[in-house]
Amino acid sequence: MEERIHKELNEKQQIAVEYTDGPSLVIAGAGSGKTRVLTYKIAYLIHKGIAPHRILALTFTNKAAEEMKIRIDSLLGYSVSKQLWMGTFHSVFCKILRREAEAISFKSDFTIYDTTDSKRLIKSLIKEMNLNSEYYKEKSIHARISKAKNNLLTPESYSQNHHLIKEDKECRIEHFSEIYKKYFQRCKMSNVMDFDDLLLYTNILFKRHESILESYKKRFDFILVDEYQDTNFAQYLIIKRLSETHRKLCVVGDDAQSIYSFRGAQIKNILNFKNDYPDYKLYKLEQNYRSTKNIVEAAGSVILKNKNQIHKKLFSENKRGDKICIKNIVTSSVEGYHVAEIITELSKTKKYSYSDFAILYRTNAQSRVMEESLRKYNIPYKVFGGLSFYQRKEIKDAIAYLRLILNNNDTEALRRIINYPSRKIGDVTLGKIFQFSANADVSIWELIKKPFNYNMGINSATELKLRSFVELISGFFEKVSDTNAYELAVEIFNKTGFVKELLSDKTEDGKNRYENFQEFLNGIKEFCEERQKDFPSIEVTIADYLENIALITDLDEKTDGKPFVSLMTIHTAKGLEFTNVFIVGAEENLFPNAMATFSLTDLEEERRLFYVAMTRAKENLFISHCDSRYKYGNIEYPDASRFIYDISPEFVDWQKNEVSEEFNFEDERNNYSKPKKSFDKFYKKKKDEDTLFNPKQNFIAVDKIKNQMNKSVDISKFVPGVNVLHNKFGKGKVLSISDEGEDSKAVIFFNEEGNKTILLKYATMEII
DNA sequence: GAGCGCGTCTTTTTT
DNA sequence: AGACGCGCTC
Repeated sequence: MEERIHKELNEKQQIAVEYTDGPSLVIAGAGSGKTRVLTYKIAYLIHKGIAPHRILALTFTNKAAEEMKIRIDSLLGYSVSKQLWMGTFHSVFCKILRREAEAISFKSDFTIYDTTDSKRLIKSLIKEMNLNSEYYKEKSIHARISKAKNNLLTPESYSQNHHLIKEDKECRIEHFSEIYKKYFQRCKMSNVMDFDDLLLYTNILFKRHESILESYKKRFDFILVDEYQDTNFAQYLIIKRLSETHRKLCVVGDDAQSIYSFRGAQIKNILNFKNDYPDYKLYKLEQNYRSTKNIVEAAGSVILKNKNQIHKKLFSENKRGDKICIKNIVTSSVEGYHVAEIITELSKTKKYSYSDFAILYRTNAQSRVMEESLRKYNIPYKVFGGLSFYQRKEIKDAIAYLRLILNNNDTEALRRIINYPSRKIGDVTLGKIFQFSANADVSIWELIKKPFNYNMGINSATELKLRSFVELISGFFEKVSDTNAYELAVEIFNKTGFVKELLSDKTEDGKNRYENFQEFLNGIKEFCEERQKDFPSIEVTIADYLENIALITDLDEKTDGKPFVSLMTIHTAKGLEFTNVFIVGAEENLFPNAMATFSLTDLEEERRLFYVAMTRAKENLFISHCDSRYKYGNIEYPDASRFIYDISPEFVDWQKNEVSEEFNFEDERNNYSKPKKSFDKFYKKKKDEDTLFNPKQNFIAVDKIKNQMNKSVDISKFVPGVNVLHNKFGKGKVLSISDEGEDSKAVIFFNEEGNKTILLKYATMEII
């Protein structure tokens, strides 16, 4: 093994791999062999005599975990790799929570709410509590709950935090704390956890049960963490606790690739590593093996514009390579054709396979245009992420059956399918039951099991329907723990009328749904067969299956051998590499996203995202931006992204748009190469009230609400004569106002742009 | 209680 | 543009 390490790793990588005596931080630049170091380190640890099942390796995404598994397989063989405790934070701690469920008064067969389920529950709580839905939006409430959990604030500690309570009042969501409390109780009552609970309860478990923490501290001899810059407070604390005795910990990350702060990731975890582990060893991997010199240096010139970063110099010893091609295109639909043309061209002339290409975009919505043109050019492609397979209605419904059978208190699952297919149990009846359950603190399942025991105002015919539904579901209870998941699933979907219902829809969409369902069944079958191989003597149950899929976001690549072009968001592309990469839609307000242009912090994250996008490319990088793009039904004329002007010009080949020859690109470039005048002012507005554990970090939800409130206040203040500062057009003076309320428009004279008519409700401007 | 049609609202990224 | 929700009608 040592020989292999010396042969296959560079010097810096070797040193990082071979230090196993204490805590270490590996700052690994893009393409510098981060996964390689991690996998070899695991191999090395095992070689040094540590048992594989005593190594804990945590990743951020399923894909990363999968990738590591494959590499370790090839290094050490499956018999070794399968013993490792390796997976995403969520999956590993889910496993632990199931074992220890009792200690936090859960049952080990708890089911997991995805975001949709959570929001549904929140929505019904808002309704139940009779709160004004104008201020209480399930989306922002959910975001706020999530953030509280990620910062380890239980409803109790939240309600005692005066600052947060005050903040809620200011945002007119003074009942937030109550919603949170109820949400928390309901989840517990339903024996369900949401994504954030998996981390929160792990912390609660470790905090309240010394002996359990002790046992897990002893269980793991070495802990490795991938993408450390993406960890949130909850994750950080878990790692800290588990490693506090032996301190055998190796975290790997790159602050330049931190792109998940929106969900609570804190770069400061990586920056503060030295505080927690003063005797740590720091290793920097700065040689990029992935990309050409040109790409590495160009990306470096972009990230240099960020103020907040750990300094490092990424370099490449690969060939210089071609310049980055930046193209200006007329419309967003033409953009797709350009990409398709280049792919066709290059795969012919340079013999690239389709799998050598990736199209990366900022938002999932952009995939549609790309797909259209790829189809027209007969280019095989695959869209990653987006509406995941498991989020489709038919699949969620199917899963809901399984969930309900496993955990009959899973209220959101019940809500989904109690009347699908139709059992003549409608909203009226359900409303009564849910109301009663909330008031009397009796579980839904209990209520529908014995409706006649409770005075809910439900007539006897309906009671019968409820009870027959309960009987239908209960019929599977006894089989569920010892019947093969696939066999039982087939039985369930037949007996409940689910299959029949799907088949009765003869429309194209309906057929599609049925096919998806069949694919879902195949998935279960495959899962059973796979699992059976590992544990031949144990029956694979529905519980096993659900546990597996609850935390999986997209369907595993169906590699039927045929190469395809990959389409995905940049977030999804993190950690991947492609020979040829297209970054499409490099436009202001799209990339950087409109939501992120108000603060320096957000903007720098967008820039890091751009950096991540660029560094996915091995040989060729194409960036395009359009003069016009449809956005929510309206045509817009975006400026080119400021990020393309962050790239040092010597690395770029600017291509004119051949469709509009007269377009003077240089002029455009001069216009936008400097930040907007009003820009500085805007990011200074960045909120820095302190919240929770992290004073610098704020609640997205609150910001949003505050923004909205500022806006609505402002509208009335726009009267002729006032001076304004517009996000885009700079300084100006209001000349006149027409229409009222929502439609209120202002004619404004801008110093730079002349007269403009602006719909106030959309205007991003303030009075000065 | 279900189906249809209109209106609204969204518009970031994901475990 | 498109999904989704709400409310109206049968």
